[in-house]
Amino acid sequence: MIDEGFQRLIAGADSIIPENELKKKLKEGRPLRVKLGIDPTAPEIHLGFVVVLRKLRQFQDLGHIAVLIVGDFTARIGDPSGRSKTRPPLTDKVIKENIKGYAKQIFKILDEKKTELRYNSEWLSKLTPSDIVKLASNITVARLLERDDFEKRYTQQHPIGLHEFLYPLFQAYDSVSVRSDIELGGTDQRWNHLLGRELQKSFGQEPQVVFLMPLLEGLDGKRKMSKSYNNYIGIEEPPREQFGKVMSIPDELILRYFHLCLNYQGEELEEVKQRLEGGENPMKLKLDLAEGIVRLYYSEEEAKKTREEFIKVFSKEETPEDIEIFEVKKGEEVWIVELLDRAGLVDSRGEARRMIKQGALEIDGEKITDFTKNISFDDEAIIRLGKKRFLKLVPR
RNA sequence: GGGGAGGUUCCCGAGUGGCCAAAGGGGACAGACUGUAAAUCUGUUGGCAAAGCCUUCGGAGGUUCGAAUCCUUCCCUCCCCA
Repeated sequence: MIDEGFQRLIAGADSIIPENELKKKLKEGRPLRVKLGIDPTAPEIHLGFVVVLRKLRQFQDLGHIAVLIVGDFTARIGDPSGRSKTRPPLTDKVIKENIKGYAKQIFKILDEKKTELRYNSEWLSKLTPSDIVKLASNITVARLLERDDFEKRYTQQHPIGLHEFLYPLFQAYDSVSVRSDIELGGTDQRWNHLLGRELQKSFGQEPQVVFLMPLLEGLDGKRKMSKSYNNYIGIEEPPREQFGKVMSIPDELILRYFHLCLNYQGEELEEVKQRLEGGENPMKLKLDLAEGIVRLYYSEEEAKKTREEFIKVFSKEETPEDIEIFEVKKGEEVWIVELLDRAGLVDSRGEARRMIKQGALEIDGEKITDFTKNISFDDEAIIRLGKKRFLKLVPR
């Protein structure tokens, strides 16, 4: 392993514990088993998770094996990491459904041939009570309570289920079961992964190297990107959505997104930085960023098209091209609130009223603020509700 | 096992008989300003063809003209003692 390659491999990592062990393992020249736990709680992969997946792919390209562990058993517990409350456990059925869509998305990034897909129920459900007791003796309550998340909950007198204490233990046992050489994950997994090392040692195995990638902040710019915070950009979302979401990230995140989502390094990244510091409108950079991201998950053409359309719709306030169509009866009088509701633009009629009152509704560019109004249509019309919601009415 | 404190709307949290669809904050949404950024200001934030009606304060009963608020019972959480 030459040094340059090593640098590339560790690029972007938040921490590698310990780095010299990683070097040593790489020198052995054998395919390493790189473990990544996936949590089947959300059926959608987002850019934050992709950061880790892409690193894993890098390992694969060097001939190593990705060991993906579906936490079907542990999902019944719910990972307490970073949580302030107990996670609702998932049912088997939901887990299975989630995994199906998951695999499809994952192999857009990973090399399926160099991937070993395992379910941790395979070994965890075989543990006997005495096995579990033995496992549990490897960790003390004091150490568990050292964890930020548990500590916080404990001092704030929030409940912690005993099963939640078991979670990190089981995850660590996964490492033992698959004999992992390296465990990859986000920085919030540090504690869990380190426990994996200890457990492997006590099972007489060579401990895994803990390889942590930074957590990508979500659209709110504060919390990590996560389905449950609803601040994510999904890799399967339509281009327009992806583009729009990228445009709405806080400016402070621009560099980070270039780095973590588009893999900009060194000079490339420096150039973006220069542009920002040189007083260029950050919006321009975000346009490039958004285009880059759409290009990555769709195509060059799609990305260009989406960019042009974005500028057209939001900068020049023109109507987007292919908007969803809703059919109405020609000439029939409809109460405007009912129309919005039937068209599915709002969650309730109350919401429709509110938005109309607040001036969020435009029909063919004309603002409508009277929510008692009835209207009828003889020709096609464009409805715009708020900034993002569009609908084309087609009278039949 | 004993003693104490709690469970309120998306979240936190006030509310101890009518003025409560429930203060305040957060979040979210909308409007102004902009660059679908931030900051700021304004408004909205259970449902309904709405000055009215219906559903909501852990669950089920009850008292009352009237209950988030009182009583009974059940479930859940936290703390202290054993």
